[in-house]
Amino acid sequence: MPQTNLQSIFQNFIKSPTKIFKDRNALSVNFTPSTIPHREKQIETLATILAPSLKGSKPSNVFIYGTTGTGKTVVTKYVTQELEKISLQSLNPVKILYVNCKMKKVADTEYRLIAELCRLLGQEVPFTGLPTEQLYHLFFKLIDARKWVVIIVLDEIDALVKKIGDEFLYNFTRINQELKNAKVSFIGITNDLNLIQMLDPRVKSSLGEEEMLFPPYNALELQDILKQRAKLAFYDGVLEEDVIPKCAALAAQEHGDARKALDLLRVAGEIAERQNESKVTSKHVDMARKKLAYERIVEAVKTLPKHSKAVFWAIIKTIDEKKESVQTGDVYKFYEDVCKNTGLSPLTQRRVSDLIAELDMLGLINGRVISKGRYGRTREITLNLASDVEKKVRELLKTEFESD
DNA sequence: AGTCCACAGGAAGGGCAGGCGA
DNA sequence: TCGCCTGCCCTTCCTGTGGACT
Repeated sequence: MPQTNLQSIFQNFIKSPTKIFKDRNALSVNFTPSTIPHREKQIETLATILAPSLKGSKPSNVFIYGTTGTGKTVVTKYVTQELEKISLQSLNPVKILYVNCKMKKVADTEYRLIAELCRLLGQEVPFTGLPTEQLYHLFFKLIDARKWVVIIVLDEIDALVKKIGDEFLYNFTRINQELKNAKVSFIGITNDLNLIQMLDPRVKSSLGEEEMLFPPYNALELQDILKQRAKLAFYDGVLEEDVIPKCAALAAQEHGDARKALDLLRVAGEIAERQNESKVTSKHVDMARKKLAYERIVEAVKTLPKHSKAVFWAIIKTIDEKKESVQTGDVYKFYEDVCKNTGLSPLTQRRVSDLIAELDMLGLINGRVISKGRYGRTREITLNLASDVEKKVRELLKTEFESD
């Protein structure tokens, strides 16, 4: 009986004496804590670099490096927010413009980036239609409308540079020559340590006036971070002793990623809550780890464009047939069949080759370019899915491509 | 030593949708 | 309405290439 089921679910929830979360928000990515453990040095350095803005002069541009989850964003947000606050009391206003360049449809092209910056300055701009040059003029005008220091934070700038090249950065470097009143500085944040080698030397020297490196956290440091957040997020005594060390250890294995550690802790808590248990145990952490991996992949597959799904399905079926690794040509043949059966008009092999490379980037498959001598050079493709995930993915794709 | 396979992957450009001002 | 601009997806054409085979 579904009705009684529902009732019992709700009643159990109300009756349940267990309370796990005090403030779930404290474990979220967007939460900016009041103190940031093990980043005191970086905070101080960044603050020292940016401080001249409070006297109305232009601070040096900064490049911040570090792998994901090493606190780059959180430190930058923290320091710039404080700076902006303090500047309200001084005679020299400071404006912070924060943009995440990886955000799809917001700042993943030059046009969209400038448009987003204009929007942050309070001017709505059409999504498309204007010439980019005109947009630059508008942007310059908005910035120059006041006598102030504007600090533009470009987070995940590597994503944008890889996509559209570094020419826009060159345009940015010359911005101060166009301005009469305002002064502009840049903070570039990147996950890619090699980014600077990819840049035009002119851009390199002017944007990289200061460089900061954020090293990965070790397990002990991650524990401190988790403890601090757990205090805010959970009720006292809810976490079993080994939960935080376990989350920290797992995340430390993955390049000291604090974001991952926080995710693990949050999901472990949610699982315990759902199971109506009064304590979060290491068992829940294990479940959380599986759940996160599972969700990431299944979500990635679900949101794949139609043709990418067809290619992925073709890869799976071709591997089934061959019982080994397969190459691009085999997959393409099968892909054409899939298209024929579903009424899709097939893309060219060139395009499919790119789609396969994208699936590789998403971690759904392993693609390795190998040479088979006489028999050509190709990409050797194998699947890269845990068994439970693979089962679910097969189900999803089967209903889509083998409806009969 | 030279050939040649089966692609990888770069470059350029076409076509489209969304949006602008005139 | 038109001409123009944009990003995006895709095709066409092309050059490059590691190593088994001759």
